[in-house]
Amino acid sequence: MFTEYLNILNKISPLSSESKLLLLDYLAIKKIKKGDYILEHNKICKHIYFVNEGFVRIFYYKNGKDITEWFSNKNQFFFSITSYFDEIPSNLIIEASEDSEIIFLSKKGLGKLMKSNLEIANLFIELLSGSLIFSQKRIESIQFETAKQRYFNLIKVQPAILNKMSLQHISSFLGITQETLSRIRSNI
Amino acid sequence: MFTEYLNILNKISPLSSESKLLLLDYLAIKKIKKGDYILEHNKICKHIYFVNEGFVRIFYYKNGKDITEWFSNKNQFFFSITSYFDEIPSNLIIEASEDSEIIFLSKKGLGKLMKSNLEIANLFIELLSGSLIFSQKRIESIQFETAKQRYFNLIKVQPAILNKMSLQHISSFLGITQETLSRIRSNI
DNA sequence: ATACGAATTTGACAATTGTCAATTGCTTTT
DNA sequence: AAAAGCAATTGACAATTGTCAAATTCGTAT
Repeated sequence: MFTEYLNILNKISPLSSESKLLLLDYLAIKKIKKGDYILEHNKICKHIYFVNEGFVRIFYYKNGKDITEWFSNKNQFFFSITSYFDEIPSNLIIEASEDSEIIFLSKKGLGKLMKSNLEIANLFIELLSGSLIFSQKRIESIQFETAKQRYFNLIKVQPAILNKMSLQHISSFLGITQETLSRIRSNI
Repeated sequence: MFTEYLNILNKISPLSSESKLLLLDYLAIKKIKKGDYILEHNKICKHIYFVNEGFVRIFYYKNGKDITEWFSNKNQFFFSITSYFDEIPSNLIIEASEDSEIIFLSKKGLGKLMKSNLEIANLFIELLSGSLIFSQKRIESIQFETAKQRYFNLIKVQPAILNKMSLQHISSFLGITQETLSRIRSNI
């Protein structure tokens, strides 16, 4: 059930069968229906999530408006960074944009294992450095690129997103209004 | 010479004397004169830096303009995330804004030690998660707050910065022109 | 103290993007 | 097929911020 997942972890940082066995205790898999939440508003994020199947949208409310922060495809990890580490209520909401299957890796378990198991500590280091690079590239993209450039980059890198997300979600993700995005589109 | 630094590391994640001894081999301390660079443009970032004394500015050039990305005070860590992990030329430049004393922790050494030493692996996890939280808060600050709010927050949290950084550096850090910042200031 | 240069402020105008409202287009339901 | 409802587009106008130029202030060296 978790073999494929453990193989993916193993590729990120090598794990012995013993380490894999230890991790198994702290894994869970859940089917989430389209529109249902994986992480609700103001709940504390106690897992690192993984999209085994489906598509997930991460968003927040700003002045009552739904702003898309990010989305995750099959085989991607995601979690609410500030809620997870600081153990504070999450201002991010995570929902399944389509029927999905999500693997939950518990913070408690991971925290315990990494104190005693070198392989798992190094796995966590790889996961964290991956997130950190990702986070940094996000900042650079916001700072270096205009909304127009980011839109063209999005349709180049993840064209599938265009069919899965509405104009409103794409524009809020890009940090512009839907009218402006509509005008960018018509000016091609 | 490095005892204070090692104590700070120890507070972040506990280290035995043996682990401290191992780390010592990979530490260096350098005095950097005001205006000199700690990391030059297009060089690969091979260290995690620490401000033992002084004040450091991190910036990049965009369309020929000097944009301040961040600054680090005494007892803060800093490095170029994408250059460090991906081992690519850094688009960030790091300079000493005043005469400074910087501690260099080598990537090579840290990478080697964390593969065999659980305490050092856990120290690195703490450093990374700290950076990740920081990076994430930066994104949230850019997304949730206006330039005006970020300015007021800056003078509240780090009032010393105002004396150390010019209007140009502060405004580029906030993502606005210096004229706009000047007008924000005069409207108080 | 004075003069010089750099940093900051101010003004006038232009460009970009947002807001609000109306319209069009598409999909679903009866 | 018609109607209803939602998403996307378009238009007119307002607000914000940027650009360029000039004026002023500030700090430093002579």
